[in-house]
Amino acid sequence: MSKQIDIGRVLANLPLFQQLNESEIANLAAGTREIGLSKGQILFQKGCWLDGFYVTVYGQIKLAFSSPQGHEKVVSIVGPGQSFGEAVMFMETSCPVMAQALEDSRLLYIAKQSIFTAIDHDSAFARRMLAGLSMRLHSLIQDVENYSLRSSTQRVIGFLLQLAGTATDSPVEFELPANKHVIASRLNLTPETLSRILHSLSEFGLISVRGKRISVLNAAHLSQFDDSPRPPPCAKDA
Amino acid sequence: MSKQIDIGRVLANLPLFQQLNESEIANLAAGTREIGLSKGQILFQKGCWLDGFYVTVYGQIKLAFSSPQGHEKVVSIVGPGQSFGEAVMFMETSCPVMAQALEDSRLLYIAKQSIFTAIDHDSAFARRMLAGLSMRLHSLIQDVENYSLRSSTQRVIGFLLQLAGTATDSPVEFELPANKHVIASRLNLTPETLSRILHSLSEFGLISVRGKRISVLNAAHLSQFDDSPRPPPCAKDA
DNA sequence: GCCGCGCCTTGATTTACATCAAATTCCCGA
DNA sequence: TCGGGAATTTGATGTAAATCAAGGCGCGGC
Repeated sequence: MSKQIDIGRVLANLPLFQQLNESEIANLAAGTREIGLSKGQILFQKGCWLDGFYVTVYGQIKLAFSSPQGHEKVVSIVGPGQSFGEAVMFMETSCPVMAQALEDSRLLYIAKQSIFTAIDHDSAFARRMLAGLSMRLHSLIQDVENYSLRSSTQRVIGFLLQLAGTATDSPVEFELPANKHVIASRLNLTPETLSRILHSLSEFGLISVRGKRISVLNAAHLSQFDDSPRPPPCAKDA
Repeated sequence: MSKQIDIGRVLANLPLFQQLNESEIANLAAGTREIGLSKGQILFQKGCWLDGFYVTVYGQIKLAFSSPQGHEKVVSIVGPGQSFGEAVMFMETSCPVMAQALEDSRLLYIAKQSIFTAIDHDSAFARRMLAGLSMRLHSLIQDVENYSLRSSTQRVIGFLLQLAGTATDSPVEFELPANKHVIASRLNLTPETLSRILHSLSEFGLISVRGKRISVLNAAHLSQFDDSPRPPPCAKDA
């Protein structure tokens, strides 16, 4: 009735599984369930045990943790084609974050067992899995770097440039992937601060903002933009 | 002359390689070099390309990045038996951090090629490698959680409790694994702040500090310690 | 249309932590 | 043992960003 998904086809198109042969894909598909989530629905809570991992087919999932004081911090916003939960699956631990749908979404849940079989069967697959985790690790390190030695303005700029893609000259327009409140949390700042920063960047003529639509008017200048206290050009060394 | 290391023996004792058989270990050993570093020496810079990964035999290595403004942030302090650089090896990227010896150290450098061979040979090894990376990922997530939703005091407490181990009742004494300046950076705070926090915790009778030697006097209370602004116990709800 | 309700913005104020500037102590080598 | 430089502590001050507190504005429902 409702659009059925050809699990095998979807799997085969994921970067991770591209090079598996038909029977391997079939095996994987056998251990895979489809999951539909409506906006706001929680997929799992922090502390849950996972026996597999998830791939987003469409929609958007946020991964976040929350402090005892009830504050929430978004770790990651995962979109179509991206996966999450592998790391938890490979360790025998409970999940350090919770997962919630930001919009109506459809996921695949791939059982640990079939992944292990695939690893046993194909060491190239194991390597791809390793590379995948490594990339995840790398981007977390980036996050740590951003949080610890860049100002909020710099973090916002980095985020915008990432969304704008590699194009560097002409104005690029795009849409924020979520509510400003979620974006703000992802960048480790409050909605108020995000708002002020976007405002200030557009006053500088570097971007323009209309709701969720943002244009990067001058990527080069934007990436150069320096919000650090201006050490007055001192003429004494000469 | 100087104490020679039996590379094979050291490798065989690493958790990662425990279950490999003799010939596999021999293979690995063939692709392994020994590296000596004296205190302060830099192993590699941010941006270097690695063709393998490192295991610390003894000594201590710090992994850090530095901002354009010259500030440095320590990501990790790695001690004997621990490894680093795997993630970079599995991706084809340059290293996001620099590595420097905190004290005279001895490392093993294991070539990518022999690891790949081991993976091809033994899928259980691949799984262990995956689990290892997953744990690394997990602890980075912890870091992100700590940085983003815990106060500096809470971060210090967490760190102390980690060092103190699982023992929860009796006073535990231990030594800080590095200069306070390095510890501070690891915890994302300045040496001054760290000093003040340690001072304040010992005023509360929770720990005692003498140089690098720290006693956790009351782990239970310490883990409970709350530095948030005290909402005065309000008697209105009754 | 026009109401109602989140989302976002804007402004005033607070605060946790950094920064700057001296002591003081530690540690190590001569 | 003594000196000297680095590590650490301590105090005074500054500040980026959070928090608190109203508004405005967009949008879907009626």
